[in-house]
Amino acid sequence: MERKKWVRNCPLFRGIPEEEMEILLKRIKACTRIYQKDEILLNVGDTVRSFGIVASGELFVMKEEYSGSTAMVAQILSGELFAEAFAAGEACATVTVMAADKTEVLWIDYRAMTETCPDSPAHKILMKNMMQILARKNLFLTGRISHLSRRTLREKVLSYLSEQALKEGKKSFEIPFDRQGLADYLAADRSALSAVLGKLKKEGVLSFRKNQFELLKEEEQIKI
Amino acid sequence: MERKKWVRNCPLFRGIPEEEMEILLKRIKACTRIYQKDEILLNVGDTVRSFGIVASGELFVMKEEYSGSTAMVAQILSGELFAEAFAAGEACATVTVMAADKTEVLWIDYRAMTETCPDSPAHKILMKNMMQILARKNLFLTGRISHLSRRTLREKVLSYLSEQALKEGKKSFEIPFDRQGLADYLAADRSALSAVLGKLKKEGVLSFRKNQFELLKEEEQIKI
DNA sequence: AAGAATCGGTTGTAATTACAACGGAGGTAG
DNA sequence: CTACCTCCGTTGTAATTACAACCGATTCTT
Repeated sequence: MERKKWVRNCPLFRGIPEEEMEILLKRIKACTRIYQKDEILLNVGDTVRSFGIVASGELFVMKEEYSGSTAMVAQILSGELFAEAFAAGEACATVTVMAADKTEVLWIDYRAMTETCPDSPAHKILMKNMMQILARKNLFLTGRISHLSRRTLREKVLSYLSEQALKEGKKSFEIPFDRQGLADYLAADRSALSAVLGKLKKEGVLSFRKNQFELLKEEEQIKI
Repeated sequence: MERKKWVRNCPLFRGIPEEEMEILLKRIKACTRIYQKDEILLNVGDTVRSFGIVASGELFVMKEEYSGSTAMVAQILSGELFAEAFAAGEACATVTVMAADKTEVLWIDYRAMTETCPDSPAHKILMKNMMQILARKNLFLTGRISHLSRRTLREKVLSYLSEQALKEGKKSFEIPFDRQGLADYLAADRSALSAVLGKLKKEGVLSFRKNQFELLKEEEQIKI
């Protein structure tokens, strides 16, 4: 029962009693496989009939640009899902998934999960969890788009920071990015971001030290 | 049985036999309501326990910027869902939904749909359809982000057009936007977009007339 | 402690874009 | 036909940003 450790903090299985897990996993044709570092789990164009959950290790999700180069667009940590949107959307993969380390993956057959699985309370919870995961990813993506849609970097930054302040409920809050991470999230150059942050600080709109930010002028948020 | 008309092309009910609809709708506590033009269906901050489907008419989804102004971020047409991500994600509304015309809406109680509803083949199809809708929206949002993440407008445009060409499988294809719509989608100024398109045409990278585009130089897509 | 690496701010320059304003093409209504 | 409207390309200017390069501070390693 190595499983308990990571299953417990896997959002897909939240609320499902431990004793029902074994039979549930069998019914949805779950199977584990271990991948070595740099091994490819999924290729662009692949038909996706299963989605995966990282049990241990780490995955990279990479997108091949039409320039030929590949960019890392996400990393999947323990307990997180991947390829679930392709499986549920009945779409081919548009990304490549690669093992960042030696990684154990639990694969779940999507059709088995949605169609052939007999009814049970555990299964109902599973389906609801799956929808919640898809929905929350939706909300996250929509939020990011609302920032990316701003015309200037200054507006992107303020849009993001205002949302964070709102989410925290305080004017002082911590962000989960370093500068490069925030620049990537906002699709901007790191040094340009630094310049904008410095300007906002000099104007007295906000203050920050490392990842700790504070919005100072309420009116400035309004006057964009 | 006015219902048939729009239920038939509603993705949420696709594959469910007509004769099972009535009992299914009762089980998920579906109820219709008619809204007059400009009436508010959902406000920012509302707790969302139901999601809706437009039976007839049209809705506007609006986001209040922290500037105080409101921007239209989507319109919901007949057969389409709204607020499903908030309901499934168990989140409060971050947008306002307003009737653009006199609009009939079918509300579905999310908890009834996922928990209290007894099992049936129709219900299984419903759940799968719901997941497919959420997943496809996910893919759509991810695609848009991949365009918005480009640093220059030229790259955004080529990223978008390349994806469209790939999707169509041809180098000549039609896009579903007018210029202003494409500019909004790419979060850019319309005249700037026109300028970039003109430059690309002059360089021989692509040709276009109205919404009909053609990518000409394969290498140019690569050399970005 | 020395060296290496990472992170973040600064500078300068060239390129890009936002923005406002204008005008022409094409469609529509009167 | 004329007036009007929408859509789209063009122009000019000011502002913004990407990009490269550099440097100081901090952290980590050995």
